[in-house]
Amino acid sequence: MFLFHLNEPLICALCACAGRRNRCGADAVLSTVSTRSFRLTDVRKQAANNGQDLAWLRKCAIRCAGYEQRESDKLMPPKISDVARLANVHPSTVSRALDPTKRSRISDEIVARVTKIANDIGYRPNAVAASMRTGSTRTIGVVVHDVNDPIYPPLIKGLEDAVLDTGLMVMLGNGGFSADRASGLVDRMIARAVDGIVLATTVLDDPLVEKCLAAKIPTVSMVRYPRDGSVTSVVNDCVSGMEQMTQHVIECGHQRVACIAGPQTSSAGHNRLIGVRSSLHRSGIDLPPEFLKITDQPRMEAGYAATMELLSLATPPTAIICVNDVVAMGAMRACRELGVSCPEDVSITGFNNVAFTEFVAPGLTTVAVDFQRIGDLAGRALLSEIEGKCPQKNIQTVPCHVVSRDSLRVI
Amino acid sequence: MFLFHLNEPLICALCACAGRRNRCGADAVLSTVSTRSFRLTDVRKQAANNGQDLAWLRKCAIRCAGYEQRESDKLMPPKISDVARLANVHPSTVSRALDPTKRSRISDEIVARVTKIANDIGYRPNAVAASMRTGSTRTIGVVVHDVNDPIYPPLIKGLEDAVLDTGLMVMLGNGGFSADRASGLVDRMIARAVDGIVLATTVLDDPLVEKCLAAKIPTVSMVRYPRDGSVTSVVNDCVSGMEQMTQHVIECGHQRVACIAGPQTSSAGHNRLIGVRSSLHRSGIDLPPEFLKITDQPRMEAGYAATMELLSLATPPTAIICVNDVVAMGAMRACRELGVSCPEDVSITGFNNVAFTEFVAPGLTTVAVDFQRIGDLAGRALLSEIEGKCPQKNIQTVPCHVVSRDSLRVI
DNA sequence: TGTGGCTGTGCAATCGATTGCACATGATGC
DNA sequence: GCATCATGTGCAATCGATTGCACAGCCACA
Repeated sequence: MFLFHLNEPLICALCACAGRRNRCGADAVLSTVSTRSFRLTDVRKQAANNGQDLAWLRKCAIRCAGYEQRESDKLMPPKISDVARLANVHPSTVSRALDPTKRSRISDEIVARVTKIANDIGYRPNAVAASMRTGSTRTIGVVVHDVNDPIYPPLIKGLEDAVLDTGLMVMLGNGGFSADRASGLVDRMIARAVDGIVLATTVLDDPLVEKCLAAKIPTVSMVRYPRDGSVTSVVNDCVSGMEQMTQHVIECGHQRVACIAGPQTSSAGHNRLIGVRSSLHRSGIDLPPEFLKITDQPRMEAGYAATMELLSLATPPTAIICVNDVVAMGAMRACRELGVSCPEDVSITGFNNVAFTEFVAPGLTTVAVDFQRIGDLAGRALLSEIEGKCPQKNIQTVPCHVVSRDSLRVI
Repeated sequence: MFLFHLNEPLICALCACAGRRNRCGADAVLSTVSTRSFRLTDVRKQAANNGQDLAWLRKCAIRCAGYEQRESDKLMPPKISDVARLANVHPSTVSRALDPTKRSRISDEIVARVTKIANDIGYRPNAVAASMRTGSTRTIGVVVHDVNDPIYPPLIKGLEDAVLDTGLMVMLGNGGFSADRASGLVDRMIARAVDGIVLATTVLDDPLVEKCLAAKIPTVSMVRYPRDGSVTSVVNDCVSGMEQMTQHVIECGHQRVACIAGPQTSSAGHNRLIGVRSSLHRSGIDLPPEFLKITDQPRMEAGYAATMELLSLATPPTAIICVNDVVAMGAMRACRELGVSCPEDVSITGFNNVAFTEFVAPGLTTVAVDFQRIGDLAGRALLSEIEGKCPQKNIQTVPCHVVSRDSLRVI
């Protein structure tokens, strides 16, 4: 009777929920079903009027909503108090017995008993609850532009390997060259209380760095650093790498040297251009404006577009120094489309020596950077920040060197 | 006086800690300093005997241990009760006002006031605490072999893009071809109460799948599936892809066709070999044992080693069908070292069409797989599992097709 | 035989947000 | 003017592990 009166499906939903553990009651139902609103009190009252109780209501709900209590509802994972009860000790004793660093305070007999029972019933400490109390999630956040950029996988792997033994997990976010998206990712990481953050998207003046710092989260930057050095950074030596490369190009006899540079807002893009400029300048070679292409997002398309322009100049360059390998690939594609031969007609160089550059045709002359090692060092740096022994914010530089292949020829 | 008696540095550490918030007390000190053990009670007692209190002890500690209270200790991030106090409402009201799905139950005026104050003081809900209550961390775990394998980045990116709008974050783990490491990663993910897990390392009989299922965590497999179909899987059509490729090789006139296959414990490795076999069989071409190399870890070194063996046969194959592109790269390297020309002397094909295969020399003929899409579909599948509307465990197949380049030639 | 230190364990508070439920007040219908 | 119903807010329990502190019992040394 009153079932119809009170909107049948609603009651069903409510009762079904009531049968579950710690889930939606009136509030939740109200927010999902907006047609009608009521209180559990009211339902109870009416049920009582009819001489029925909630159990009856629930049975009815199961029937009419086709709801069956799910297995996951009845079988919750064992918790520390379960172990404690079975081992006939206090939960705190279980906690200590299972923590290797505190085990010594507990008698061997109890440690053995607790360990056995924990294993037997498959007890796994709930890390969320532990984080709640300890304030540490044993998780770090890593922000990159896009894992598809081949420099990131070795960085990520190096990082994970460095922190794995300490029990840390890696939360990954792809900022996708969008400051907003990256910022949102960092917000979520902070909300999730990560123990530290590694930024691989840092620009010279980076609001994200400030955000992490403001949240008092240990932060490390890799591959790029902020202008103010406010966080420890692990980078490769871009100036030196590009100087070596440019020097090499010059030694190969090139005089008309173009450069497809990266965004000048990032230390890497900035320093690489500095390297090119300083080497050219030292050799008295000019870098005319039409030979300098600055890209915002140093990706393949950018390399392609810039090269199309460079090669259509009245006197095109004989060598194009690209800010990275991916841009160089784009440059090669442009050459191919224009029927310009590399390296016969134009030499192209890259930077980073990402995977498979040795297999491209012609083999790409580039600058080898040990990203795995940078990731590893960044991981270690973050670990010491997390442990509170932050010696000093600094910039660690990993050297890099030219790898000669075929895309650069002697003229 | 008693300071010396009780071991000075110990007291210092203790007192310093006592000045901090919710951190190490006697227990913690005891576990780190094993030389001597004592109780705070005792210290208090002695301090009282000396007519001193803890505050004095602490001052002394700061002096002698050089400990200064850290900023992070005094300035904790604002919490919901801070907002509530400032807005002069109950924390529960703040919680509801800030939750868009429940905002409707709160008066506009309070929503506005609470929102403003929350913004002003930079309140960010503590996701860990929320997880504690709701049981959901809004985080999913992803397990791959190694991000450096170029098939994984697009999978990961596709996945992240698919779930990003729902507020989920991605926790990444590199199993590194080690069952133990992968298992440990999954354990940690489960302990951290991820809302779901995506496995990209699935083998036909996979204990990891069972582990996830046993933990009652929504699980999806991508690129590979378990034999029993116990989890929804999103894969590319390996049988068909390899059939197409093999057919193509045959149509190019090859009769002596070798195959470097992947591990037969994975559905991908297994099905690709099936594809090769079925196509060869249909054309009446034999696959003699010496032409079939099965690798455990289908990586570059494996492709290299297998090819060295194949090419040193008395009558070597004219075409080598590789289980994937990376193996094919290894095969090409072997050719180069042996002075065997590809494709003049031997044709090589890959699978996956990973980034940059078009740039290698010779351009790799391979099978294009849309990994980004697979990642996307896996993400969507996981979302519906998480939302509880799991229609049916199934295998979603994404088609793939041959991409002809230069590494396969007509003979 | 006390005094003091050490060992092993229990008690209970705590982390911070969420939410089931109650309830006061205002609105509406008969 | 009396039932109902709707609205908006507060109260307090809860999630599960950790840990500061207390304390009982034991041992050793004086």
